Amino acid sequence: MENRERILKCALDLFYAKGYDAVGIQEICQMAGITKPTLYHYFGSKYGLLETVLKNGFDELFAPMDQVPDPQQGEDVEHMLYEFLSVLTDYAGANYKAYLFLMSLCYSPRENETYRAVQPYLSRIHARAVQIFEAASDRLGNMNGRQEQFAIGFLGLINHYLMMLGNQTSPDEGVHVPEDAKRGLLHQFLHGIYS
Amino acid sequence: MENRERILKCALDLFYAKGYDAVGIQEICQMAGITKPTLYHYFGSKYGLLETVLKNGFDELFAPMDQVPDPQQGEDVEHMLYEFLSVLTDYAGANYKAYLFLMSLCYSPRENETYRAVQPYLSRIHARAVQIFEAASDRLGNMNGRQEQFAIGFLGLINHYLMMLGNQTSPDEGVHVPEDAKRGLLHQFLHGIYS
DNA sequence: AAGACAGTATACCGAACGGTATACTGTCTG
DNA sequence: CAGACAGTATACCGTTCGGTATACTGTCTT
Repeated sequence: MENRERILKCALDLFYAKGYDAVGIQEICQMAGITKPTLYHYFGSKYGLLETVLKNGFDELFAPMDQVPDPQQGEDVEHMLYEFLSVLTDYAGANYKAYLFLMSLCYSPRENETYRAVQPYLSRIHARAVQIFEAASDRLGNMNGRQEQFAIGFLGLINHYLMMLGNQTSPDEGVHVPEDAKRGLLHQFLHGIYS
Repeated sequence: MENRERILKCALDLFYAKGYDAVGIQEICQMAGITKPTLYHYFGSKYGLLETVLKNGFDELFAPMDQVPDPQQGEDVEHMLYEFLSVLTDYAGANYKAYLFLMSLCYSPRENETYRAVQPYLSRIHARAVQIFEAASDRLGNMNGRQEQFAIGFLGLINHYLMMLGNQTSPDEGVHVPEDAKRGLLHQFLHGIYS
């Protein structure tokens, strides 16, 4: 593996394991087996490295996410939500560390520079969820702002589940979310806890 | 306000706003208008300060939380869940920064020392939620491990909602969660999104 | 062969980090 | 009044931080 890619991989591993602020440039260089000028040659700054790590981890999520068709033309709402959930979980399974690193920053302090870097990705996922619920308002009743709460509940359930998976298995190899788990999550979200 | 209390307040404000790792001791001292030896006199280390901030913020939560009676003796499950939700939201409203600081660390890296400090509080809240669902298993059907997922979904919904509140209002004054908002959250959790 | 240029290392920068040795206050107790 | 002791400040410690000036490689183009 070339230096640039190795730096990115080590940076993600360390950011995921210890958090952005707690990781020093030196530490990343040591793990990657290179020296600081090499890192700065490629990424310019620690913040630039963070941006590239995120870009590297997430750009491929948005294409399939935006392809999930809006449930506007009388299509099945539940099917659309399943598609959306499936895109997220499949992607998170394949890029587990990047996804959990992003999610861990969901509630993190707004004034932290980490949040600034992560905010575009978070809001894009969130906005897509809101959009889907909005488009389904004819079948779910007038939303009146509830689409926000639905989006939050939906993403919250998914992200909580994904985090739980990490407690059981090592995140180094990819994580797989089986189909019946996806259906179970969707069912809980749609119909609550009374079976 | 005495120095000790002022240090604790400033530390919480800064940890909440920027994150533990991103805040320097110097910065806390400056905001509190004291010098480092004073801080170290009271708290011994930066980590000790963090522990005290958390202890200061959370010890009063557990007493009312544990008083919520288990829904074992045929009592109303929904009522018990409402009590639990109410204890959490009332407390979080009164200690908003501390609660959001804790929640922001829910998904944070396990190897980070911040997580070590926060973990006891997190798992105690989580365990209480699991306990409640377990005790209600005669009315919700055999749990078979679903109590874990219910607890996560329940706390996730509450915490997401609380975080949203912070985006709208300044967290400096306390936050109030009105009763109908509590009932709305519980309803969504119990019955899903089909009104 | 000559130059350009991306990539890499040695060695270094000032600043900030967490933490402390020492000494000076005040107040309270004997 | 004498001593103890919590509380506070000045000044400092070694280490690490993010970042860089400089020079040396290799490879590729002309």
